[in-house]
Amino acid sequence: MAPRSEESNTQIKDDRQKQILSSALKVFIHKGFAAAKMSDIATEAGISYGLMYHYFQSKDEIYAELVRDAVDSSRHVIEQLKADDLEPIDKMRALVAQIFKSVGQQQSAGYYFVLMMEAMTSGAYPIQAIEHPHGPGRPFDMLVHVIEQGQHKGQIAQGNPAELVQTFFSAILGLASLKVSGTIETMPDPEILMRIFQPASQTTT
Amino acid sequence: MAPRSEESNTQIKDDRQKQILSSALKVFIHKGFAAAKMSDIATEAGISYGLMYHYFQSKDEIYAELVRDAVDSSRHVIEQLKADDLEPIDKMRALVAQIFKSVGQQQSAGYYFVLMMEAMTSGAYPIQAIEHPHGPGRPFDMLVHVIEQGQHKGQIAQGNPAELVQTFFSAILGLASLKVSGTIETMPDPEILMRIFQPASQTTT
DNA sequence: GTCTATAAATCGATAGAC
DNA sequence: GTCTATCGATTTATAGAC
Repeated sequence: MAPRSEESNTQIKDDRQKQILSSALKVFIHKGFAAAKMSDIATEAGISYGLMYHYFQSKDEIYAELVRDAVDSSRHVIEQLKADDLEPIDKMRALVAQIFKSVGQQQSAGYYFVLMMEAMTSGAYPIQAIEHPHGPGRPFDMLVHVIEQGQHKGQIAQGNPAELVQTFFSAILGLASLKVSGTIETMPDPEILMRIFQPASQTTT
Repeated sequence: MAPRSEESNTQIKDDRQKQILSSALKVFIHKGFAAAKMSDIATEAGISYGLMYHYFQSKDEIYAELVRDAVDSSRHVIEQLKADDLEPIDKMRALVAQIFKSVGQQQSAGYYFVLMMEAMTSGAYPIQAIEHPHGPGRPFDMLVHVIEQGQHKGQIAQGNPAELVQTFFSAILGLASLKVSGTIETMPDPEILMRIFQPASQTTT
């Protein structure tokens, strides 16, 4: 039998895993963890039911893997942002633009965002293995720092920075959910969201 | 046997139904429809498993009933608001205050809000029987009208009113979810959210 | 009306052929 | 590596005693 040297078995295996993860992400986002059936994921991926278990041990494992990827992705985006040479307020603006774009175009980064927030807020999910949303390297806290810098420079409204980030994230999460579910067709003008950072008076007196 | 005339059977039945619905609301909000077990609801209500089916035919029926109540409640709140003698921007302010309060105090009105939005955005729920989020008497569209009035009076920023309502609702939904899940302990300053409506310049030139 | 016990259905996970 | 068929556990829903 001729061995297919062009595409090794490990390569096939890697591709399948990514394919399954990608399909699972969509299904989890649309139905939630509990309602998502393994058969749904298999159908979405275009493979048989049993093959799922050749690549993953359980539904929980797939979910955990996705949440881990989502947290990593979010952290990466924000670290990139912190390194960029931009004013704090423009970093937030860039973040909104990036998220809105990926959500609007139905890219995985957009799904990741929804998944991560859902994993945080739902009590029904198995996230034992996942690091929790507090500590030094967490996306949430990293943004608080950017907000504080913006406040210090007078670009961002005063007040509890954590509350600002909460409101900011909440709005994005809600909008992303509406978009993913098809309730809205397009994401709104990002500047609407940016107004939550707006200081009381535009002119610096 | 002495009949208990003071509390008729229909009264008992009505109380039990409300008790079950109230418990189901909490469980659905915390776990989602699919993950919520009938046994969870029964335990929360302090009754036996089997008794659930004496008052409701199925889990779907309970959920549908709750979503119907939630939509009615929301519509009622907004209708009340429209009737109030307030400036449009203050109507929105009053709405935020009311929702934040009920969510913060874990009242059913707060849960209703989360449930209604979740029912809209999740593809995994049985809402065939439920009227959908478009049409004349829908909470969403009723708010668009208030926004338009505020824009006409210069109290609210220009732009697509529907987008404003979407962003507004999204933020509230996200915040309510965070609160209900225990991720945040208190709701943020409502004025952060109100800045979404803020026109570009405060002074009317 | 309320409960316990049981049936029926669903779904995650496994076994084994190709 | 991939599939189909089956097991086993969980959960919805029903039956029947009190």
